Amino acid sequence: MSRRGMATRTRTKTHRTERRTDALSRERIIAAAIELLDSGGENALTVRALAAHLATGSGAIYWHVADKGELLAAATDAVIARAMGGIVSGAKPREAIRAVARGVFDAIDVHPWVGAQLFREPWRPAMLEIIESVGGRLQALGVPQAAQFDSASALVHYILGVAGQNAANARSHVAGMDRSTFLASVAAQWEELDPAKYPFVRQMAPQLRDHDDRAQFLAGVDLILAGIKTVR
Amino acid sequence: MSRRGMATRTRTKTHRTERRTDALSRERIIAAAIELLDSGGENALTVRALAAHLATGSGAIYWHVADKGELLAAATDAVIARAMGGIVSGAKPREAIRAVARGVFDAIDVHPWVGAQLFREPWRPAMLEIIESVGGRLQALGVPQAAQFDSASALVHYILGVAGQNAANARSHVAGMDRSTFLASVAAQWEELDPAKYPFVRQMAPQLRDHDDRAQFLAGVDLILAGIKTVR
DNA sequence: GACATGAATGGAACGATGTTCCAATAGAAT
DNA sequence: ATTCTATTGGAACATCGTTCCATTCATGTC
Repeated sequence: MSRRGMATRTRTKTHRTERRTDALSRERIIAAAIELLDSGGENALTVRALAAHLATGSGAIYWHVADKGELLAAATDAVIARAMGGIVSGAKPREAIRAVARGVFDAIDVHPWVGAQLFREPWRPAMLEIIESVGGRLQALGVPQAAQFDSASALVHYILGVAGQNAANARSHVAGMDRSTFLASVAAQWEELDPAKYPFVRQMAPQLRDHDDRAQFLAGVDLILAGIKTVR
Repeated sequence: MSRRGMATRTRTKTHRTERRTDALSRERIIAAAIELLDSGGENALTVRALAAHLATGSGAIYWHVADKGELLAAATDAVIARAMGGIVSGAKPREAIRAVARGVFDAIDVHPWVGAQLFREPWRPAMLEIIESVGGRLQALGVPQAAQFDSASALVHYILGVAGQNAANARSHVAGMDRSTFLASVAAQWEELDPAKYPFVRQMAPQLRDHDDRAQFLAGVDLILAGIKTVR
């Protein structure tokens, strides 16, 4: 736990949020962490780099934040909350669910490290936000009580799986390649597989080469929604 | 790359596979790594612990293996290949797909670190095995060409998502709690959420507390298969 | 059997990381 | 002005993955 977390939060009447303009704060630290993660990928976030970016020392950071894990979790929660907040909820439930899925996908597209973190620590505010956004609309869709839990679970786990895939792809991109050359190289590997052992994968190679991640992701959501409709 | 990988593999005529009974080998190293991972979780696999377990030094290990990443990937491939090999392929396609999914689930249940690794590095032999096993059966199911890629993608990403969830849960278990007390604590948190903001999650809390992971996983597979059937 | 050669070994050493510790400072309260 | 506490910055520690290298082992050659 951060030392600040243990200290009393109560202040005397003259409570001012900022002591000076350049004061360190949990919020500034999280914002700086997001900057580092966005620009340099997952292992660009080191305590030393963070301290340098904020012109301070590691000790000061650990006063506001318990450890690196909490920092990553907080950064992820912030990104997901922002993404979920932007969803317009007026539409029909089916469209709303697609909008939520699209929102998560796009957020992870911009911040790939979020995908890895969602995966590493589910059972966190960020995931709660997603479950609620999806599940609430399932109820509105008229999915019977008994099927709601499994249906929401299927959708959320699917979203989680795609999240992981995207994060992994982004790691490959950091290593130099851009998306299309990377996919082309994987497709090339697929095409050189033994036709006797991997007939299906070989057939999929050309489609892998020039498919649209986002469209395929949404196609999967539609597939699951179609499945859910059958038990309705 | 491991130094051994660079050295010539060719031997003179009298090629003996083993120089002495206690000789180190890539296979023995991978087996030892699996042991460490199974008994102590993901961060029990350190090069030092591995060296101690094998009664050797780190340098000897790096002669056979390029780096820790390759070691983890190889260990994962070994576990998944074993799991996929055990699938009886005689049954009807639908049952076969369920069997494959069940196989992956059970393998990750026994070796939770596999879930994390599958997630960290898709596009690897282990994932190929899964894609082929699932996709091949989709063709046998009669899914039209145009829908095969998206259908396989949906199933595999769903499996991947559950894999991640299981790995995350296992990490919590290493931290002391067993499954039921862990789920109970999460459910308790869910029940204390603001009913105005999280009505759905709150309602799901009791079902979370005593649901069966494996059954829910298979329910999700059935849901997706039902969705796939609608486009057939 | 002695020698030469290259494969294989084991452990010391390096650089980077997360975290802790603590002397020094800044701000608020009296 | 003084005291007290919150906060800071950076040195120090433990641990990790990896590299380096002197040494040992097994084998083919004479």
